[in-house]
This record gives sequence, C-alpha cells and structure tokens, in this order.
Amino acid sequence: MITIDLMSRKPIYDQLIEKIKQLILSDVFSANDHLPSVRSLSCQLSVNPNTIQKAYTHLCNAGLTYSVAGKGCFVSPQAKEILGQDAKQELPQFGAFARRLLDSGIDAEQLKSLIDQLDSERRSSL
Amino acid sequence: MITIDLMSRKPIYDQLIEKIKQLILSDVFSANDHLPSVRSLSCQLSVNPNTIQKAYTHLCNAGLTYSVAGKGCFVSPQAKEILGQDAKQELPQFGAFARRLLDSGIDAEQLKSLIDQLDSERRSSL
DNA sequence: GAACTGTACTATGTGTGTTAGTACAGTTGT
DNA sequence: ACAACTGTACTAACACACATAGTACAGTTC
Repeated sequence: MITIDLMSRKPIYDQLIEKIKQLILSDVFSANDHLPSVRSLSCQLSVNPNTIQKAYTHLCNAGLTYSVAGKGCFVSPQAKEILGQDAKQELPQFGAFARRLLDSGIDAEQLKSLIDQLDSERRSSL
Repeated sequence: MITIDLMSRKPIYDQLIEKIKQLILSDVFSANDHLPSVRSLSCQLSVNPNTIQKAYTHLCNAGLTYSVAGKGCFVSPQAKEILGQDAKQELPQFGAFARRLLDSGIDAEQLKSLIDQLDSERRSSL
C-alpha cells in the first residue's frame, strides 16, 4: 500500500508524509482509520522506526492524525479539510512555477490544456 | 542587480543559478555578455568565492555560459534556447503539482485563471 | 610587472537525514 | 497477571551537503 523510493534525494520521512496525505485525499484512509504501526511499517519498508515516527509526528502536529498511546495512530476527522486549506496556501508557489515556465517560452494555452487534461483524467477515475 | 536571501533554506549557489537564469531570460544578460567575476560577486553578496564558483561551474556545465581563463565568464549564445528546452522537460513536474492541487479540492478553473492572470501580467511588462 | 580573470585543491564547521539501541507508559487479548 | 502489541522519548553515531577559509596556479589585461 505504501512504497518508498530509497534512491530519491527526497528524505524518506518526507516521501512518507506525502504518501499518507495522498492516501487520505483518495479516501484509502478515512476519518478515524488506523494507520500502520510505526514498527510494522518500519519492517515493511525496511526503514528505521525513528524515520517512520518522524513522519507520524509531523502528521500529528499538522492535525492530520491523532495518536493514542498503546492503541495507535488514527486519521483525524478534519484531515481532508486541513489538506484543502494547505493546498490553497500553495497557490502562490504554483503561480511562481507557472510564471517561470511562461518566462521560458512555454505557452499559456499549453499549460491550461494540461490542466484540463489532468482534471478530466481525475474526474473519470472517481 | 543580483540579490541573495541568506535566511532561505535554499542553498545560496542554487539561488544564484536561478537568479542568473532569470536575468538571461529577461535579457538583462544577453549572449556573450560578461558575468560579474567570481571575486567581485563574492564581495558584493558577502558570500564565499567558492560558493559563487559552484554556481558558475553549474551554469557552464549546463551550456548556459562559457568561461575563458583570465578573461571571465560569458553568456552562451544558445542560453535562451537551452532554457526553453529545460522548461519543456519540467512540464511533467508542473503537471504533478497541478494534479496534487486538483486532488486537494482546488478548482481547475481557478488554476487556469491564475495562469491567465500571470500571462497578461507578463505581456504587459514586456 | 601589477592586477585582474577562472580554476583546483585541502581543511573545517554546521546542519540534516538516517540508522541503531534502549527505555518507559498505555492498551489489548489470553 | 502476563505477553505482545501500541506510541513516545532519548542518546549516539555515521554520511552527506552546504558554506567558509586559505592557498595555489595559469592565463589576460593594462
């Protein structure tokens, strides 16, 4: 269910955070669902437990999950809402990316048609 | 002309590379123009000469500049063309970013109107 | 020859990512 | 009660990237 690219220059804990966010958004993990335990996931991915916990701690601090000592880590009911808010705050960064591509000679229509294509792909896979 | 954010988590040499690319794209630096010398720029930015050279070496390896020992570092005639090619290769990455925002509930129309706005800003500033 | 240019090299300090090992408190199921 | 699980906290060590410091050499410009 969760895979990690050990050769990536992106930190493992960072990849894990993004993966879990993605699984929450795609409703694979729903509110109050039980996440894999730190130890089991560390065995499954052949990664140190501390690295897994670092990701879990981050998710918990971001309000996306809540932890119960002895029971486990669960998806927060407000997780999807929070992820939506986070995405809105990334719009300026997205704009800077787009602006850079426009400056480099990429056509605005090309970017917009790409977005249309991605959007229709998304809708058809729901 | 060139500024650096020392507090940014982004490496200085990386910021410098992006700045110079930007200046080439905006025709502040044209083909065969003379870039600031390693030492003068290191003084101007209060940054170690090695850090400047790291950026210059990268630009040279990317074909954006060429160096002449004893004379200096100059903008390659093919620089803008290369930057255009680089931008095309970044489209998948841009698409992944857009897809993530769409998955998070951002509307496709909102992204497209953002691109339109950036494009018209760009055209009016030429 | 003096003053500039790019380039190369070693050494050092700092921060981050990762692994390793240990320990403790709470929950679950037998 | 006990064993096996859960999250959490902590120290130690290693590797790597970024940046700084200092020195050196070859080529150019005036």
